[in-house]
Amino acid sequence: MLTIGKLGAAAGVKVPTIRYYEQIGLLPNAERSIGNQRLYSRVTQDRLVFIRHARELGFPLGAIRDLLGLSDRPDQSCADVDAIARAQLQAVEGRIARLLALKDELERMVDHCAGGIISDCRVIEVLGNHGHCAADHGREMQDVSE
Amino acid sequence: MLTIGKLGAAAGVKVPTIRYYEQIGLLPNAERSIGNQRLYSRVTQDRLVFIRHARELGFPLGAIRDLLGLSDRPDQSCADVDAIARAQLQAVEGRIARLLALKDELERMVDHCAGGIISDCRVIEVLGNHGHCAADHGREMQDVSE
DNA sequence: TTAATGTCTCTAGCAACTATAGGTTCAAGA
DNA sequence: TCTTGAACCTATAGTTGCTAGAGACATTAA
Repeated sequence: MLTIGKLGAAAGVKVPTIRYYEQIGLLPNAERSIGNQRLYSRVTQDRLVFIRHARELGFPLGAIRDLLGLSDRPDQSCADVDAIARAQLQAVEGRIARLLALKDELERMVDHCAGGIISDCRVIEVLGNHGHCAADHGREMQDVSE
Repeated sequence: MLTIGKLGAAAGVKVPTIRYYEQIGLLPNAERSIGNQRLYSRVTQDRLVFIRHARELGFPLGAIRDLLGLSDRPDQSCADVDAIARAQLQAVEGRIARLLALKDELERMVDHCAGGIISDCRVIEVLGNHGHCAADHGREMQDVSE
């Protein structure tokens, strides 16, 4: 059995994060030592590595919760698993597309800066006037998170 | 003078967001009508459009605050403005690179799913075992936000 | 005049943690 | 055995950039 610190080191997850995962039910309530410290088995370590890895791939915790639930039913079809992964792939592709548009706009802004004074600054001007933009990145304030 | 609703419609920003910007000092405290409703001038409208536009380009509010401060000193060098814009460009480029790596990993996962049952599921297996991954996306839990 | 819409303040909630405070337990060295 | 220092405990609040809700007041159109 591992203490929370050892588990964190082994799984590559910070200690407060482990407690947070327990709090929101992503990890089961840990067993406790006589002195009330959390103790973890190898099973929980595997689960935590799974979570970390999914987080690294950008899956939100809700999706990870679903994936963990599905992985506990090994005899079922993996269609649901597949759907979650595909949704995540789509989300990532969408964010990439949007960020590429932002990058273009930012590059154009920065490239046009002549290094003068602010009243002539292209960056400030572009920010104040959407008409200068090539793409209409800004119809909605869309989320590009993650 | 515009009411908050008209200003929001004109600038493309939701009403609670405007009040939020005032609360955190990004917009000045608005003038009030006799009935205590906020009233806005064209100057504030321009400022709000500037903010919205910068947000669309992914600038964090702190950077926008700095940009607004700089734009109020039109005789100074635009080096600081340039630096903020370049930092934002770099941040966006970093996020794109990272998301492209995630996309590759997700594609590989999804492509290997044979559509069977969960115990054979490639997606679940990859998530549980980092050794399957091509890139080491996961040394640190780096932020990919925005 | 009345009804509908718009506005006001205040508080709480979202994701996914991170940080802090103040206290307890454990492991190792003297 | 004692002591020191690290690791652990709980609970709360903070982060970013908003969004949603409650309950009350203001304005406008019919």
